[in-house]
Amino acid sequence: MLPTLPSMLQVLWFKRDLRWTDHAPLVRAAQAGPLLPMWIDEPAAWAQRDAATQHRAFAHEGLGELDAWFRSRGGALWRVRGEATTVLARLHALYGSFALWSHEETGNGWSFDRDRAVARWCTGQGVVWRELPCNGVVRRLRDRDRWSQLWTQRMEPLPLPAPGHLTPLAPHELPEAHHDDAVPIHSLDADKPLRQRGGRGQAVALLDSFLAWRGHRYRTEMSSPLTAAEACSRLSAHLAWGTLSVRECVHAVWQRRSEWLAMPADQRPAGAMASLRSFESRLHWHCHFIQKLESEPAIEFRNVNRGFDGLRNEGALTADEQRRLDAWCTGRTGFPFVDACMRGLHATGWINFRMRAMLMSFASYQLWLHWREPALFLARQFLDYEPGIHYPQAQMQSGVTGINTIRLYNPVKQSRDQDPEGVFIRRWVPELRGVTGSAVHEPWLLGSTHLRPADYPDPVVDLRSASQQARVLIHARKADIATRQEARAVYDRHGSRHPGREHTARRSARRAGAVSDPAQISLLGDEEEE
DNA sequence: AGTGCAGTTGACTTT
DNA sequence: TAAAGTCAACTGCAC
Repeated sequence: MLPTLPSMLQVLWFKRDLRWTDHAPLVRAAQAGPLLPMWIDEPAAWAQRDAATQHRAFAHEGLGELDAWFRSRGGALWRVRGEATTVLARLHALYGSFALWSHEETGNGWSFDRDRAVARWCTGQGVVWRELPCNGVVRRLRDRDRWSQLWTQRMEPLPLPAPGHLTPLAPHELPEAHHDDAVPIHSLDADKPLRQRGGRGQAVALLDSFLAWRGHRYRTEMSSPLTAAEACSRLSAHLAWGTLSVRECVHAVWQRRSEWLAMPADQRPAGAMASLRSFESRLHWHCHFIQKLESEPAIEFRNVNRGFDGLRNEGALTADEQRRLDAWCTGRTGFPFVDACMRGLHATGWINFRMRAMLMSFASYQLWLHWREPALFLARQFLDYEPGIHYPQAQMQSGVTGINTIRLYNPVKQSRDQDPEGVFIRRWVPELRGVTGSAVHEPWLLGSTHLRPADYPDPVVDLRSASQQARVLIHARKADIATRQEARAVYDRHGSRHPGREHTARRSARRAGAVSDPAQISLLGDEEEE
């Protein structure tokens, strides 16, 4: 380890943490010496299958405000296009050795590899790279039992204020950025005009309005897409890009709670306290899920529970699977509520949690598709795509974790429950605007009468038989795994005690998802209520 | 007034 | 963050 000299250049690498408050690397780097704040626009990152134009556009709005903040302090954010180690090598050639600062990032497989390449480069050049925690996620976590405690410990300290003093390089002292602009960004998709805007200002305004009034009925209004768009915090994309930190949210919630507790109970808006509690628990889960991917990056690519391997086709899609996937992706499954949710998502980049679960469940069960392709499609549609939440959720909603109960949604029941009048359906599925009454939930019931819109597709699958078939198959596999697990447990109790062999048996049992200890079930389980 | 009965509700189990 | 089935208790009502 090299000592950090007071005069050494401090390179601050902004990743998905586009803010200047509660930013430990910024504070530490600013204390240590002259600062070069940097954003690397990496073409390879945007070429990944989970990346979308809307993500980059949202990030750039945040970067604009970040740049303005540095400019108000005499500096500027250095934005450069290129490959990370190439960019760092250029800085090294220009400035000599430097210190590198960033937050820890729980990203996708690509960013994980990129970070390892950067770490290797740093080691080779004698550059010290300090990565600091950015939320409740614990790197190299050994003992999951204590995680909840660690989360609280991370959240308790007050959010860090922006550094009072910093000496950023002046804009004219920054390296030319245009050299690497030769590397183009290829994108096939379009930005979404109706998506949320990025930037710290937006994030703070959303947090304020959510706690001031929008979120009072969060608890009861989060389930329906009609009410959720306003009653939910809408902070997820900002948390994903770090224009707001989880800790800032948690402290704002605690602050709000203490204000309400100081008030007579009958003066508090109905449901507001329950909503606040519910929201706080979600901030907890936010990190809880990201922790899963941090601890097991392979969750992005394969079943957490290998016992479910081969249940659905993992190879090239058959023609019929492709037809079902296309219908789902384009919002033309013939199930009005599914299609309305998908089309609304296309347009806005957001849909409430329950409807996300329904969309994923529909693809996985009724359409019997492996989760990987649908998950990648949704990753591009969700403005708030966060790998650490996305893949564990996709797997849970597909029933391949083995530790969660199967949640097989009935899209017609959801439609009747969450959109009884068909308002949301008619908003996003114009073909059905002329359909009156409850037929809007099941237009196929209109038969071939003139009341049935000709331009709306027939259902891609028969709901009853597809659901039934999925239910049988998933439970058969669960039972099969349980049987093999039981056999494994018997073997562990009564089988050979030959040293080494038992160890192997336990390891493979764990790989198959064997969970025989009830304490472990509650530890790993995610029966997240409320 | 008590009885029989169809329909409803809620707790619980199964898939 | 499920849905469907089972069963017993309950309800309203006719007689």
